[in-house]
Amino acid sequence: MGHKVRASREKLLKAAGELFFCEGYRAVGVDAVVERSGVAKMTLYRHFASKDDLLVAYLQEADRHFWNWFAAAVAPYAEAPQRQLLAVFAALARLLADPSCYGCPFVNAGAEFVDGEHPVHKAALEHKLAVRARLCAMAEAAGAQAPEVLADQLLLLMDGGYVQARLYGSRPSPAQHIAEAAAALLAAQGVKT
Amino acid sequence: MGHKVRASREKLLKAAGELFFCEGYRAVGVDAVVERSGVAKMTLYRHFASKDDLLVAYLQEADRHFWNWFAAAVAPYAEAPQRQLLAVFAALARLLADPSCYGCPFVNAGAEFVDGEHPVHKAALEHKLAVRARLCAMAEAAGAQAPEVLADQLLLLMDGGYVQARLYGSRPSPAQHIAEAAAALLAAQGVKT
DNA sequence: GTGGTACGATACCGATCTGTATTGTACTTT
DNA sequence: AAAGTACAATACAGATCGGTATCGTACCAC
Repeated sequence: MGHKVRASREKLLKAAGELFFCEGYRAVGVDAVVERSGVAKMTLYRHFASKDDLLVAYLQEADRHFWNWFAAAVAPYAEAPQRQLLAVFAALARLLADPSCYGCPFVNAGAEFVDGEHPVHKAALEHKLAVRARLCAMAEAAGAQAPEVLADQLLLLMDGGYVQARLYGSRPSPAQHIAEAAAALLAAQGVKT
Repeated sequence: MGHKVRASREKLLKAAGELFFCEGYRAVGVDAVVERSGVAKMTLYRHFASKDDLLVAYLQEADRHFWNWFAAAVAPYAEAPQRQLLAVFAALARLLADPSCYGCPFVNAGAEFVDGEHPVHKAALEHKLAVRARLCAMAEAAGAQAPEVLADQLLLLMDGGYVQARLYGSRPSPAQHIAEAAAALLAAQGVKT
């Protein structure tokens, strides 16, 4: 055992990711995930205790995916935090310009699961707190006058971009100007670019 | 007739607003709306053809409410568009600091209804387009170098603030720094404040 | 007062939801 | 070769969903 069990699990997570991200969490039933994944329904419940469990597992995967993307965006500018911050928002602008962009799994999760005690809400909040902390550390390294303030402001831009991308579909959204906005906020915080 | 019929309708819209806004659109069933409104279920369907119809009607009401709020925010600074823009984001910061803030009905609607042909999605997009147009007109009147760019950037801040407010519940969210961010974006666009 | 109507109450319909029970089979480990 | 297991397939349970049908009643205009 140990390799076959992963195959079903990953097929389920793949299908869950596509469906939940594109169509919404509550809008997609477990039957749809089962059908798309090609596994049996009982197999889903052997790997995940409930639909909520599957949602949390998907968000954990999305979290890993996000940080991989983030690392790739900042990699070319090691030791130059101000450039790294700009690079994140340049990459984000490219991401959001893709017509097949469905926003941010965590923003969407926050919209659908309002109860702060719900595990899906908690997962979304934790992710955003981690992003906030990371941006804050980069802002501090870049010499921002108030790193926490700058990090918060950048986070507003980021989440606003995700929202707009999901709303606008294929037409050009306000997110196309997100990189210049980030640069302006950096400049206002005394960060030389 | 004409006054009693409105009473039921408005009770329904009030209950719908509270429930849909606080708990989500798909998470709240028509039975919950009926129970909270205190009217009979058939009365709901005599006023609204379907749940989607009720959702759209609620969003129309939320749209009116938004523009009333907007007008009140900018009213003290007529003929001073740059001050009006700042005032909108100052009012927004107050709104988002309220622990009982559940974000933006239209942002939430965009997250839950992804299909661009769905009437709820359309209503959300139309609202955001109207806000964008209004911000653009104000940015132009304020003398921004690129009014459309500034409007888009401000819209990103605004929607990001709504998202964060819904995620953070009662603890201080990144949205507390939204007003300074708006001021920085205005300054970067050559708008004197 | 009489007819029309907006409403409350309740029971109901078919569909869909999450989650389970059952049975048979292919593969893996020892 | 035997035992254990991860799986497919299917049927099903119980709840909830959006929406309807029915009947009784209070109120309204004429």
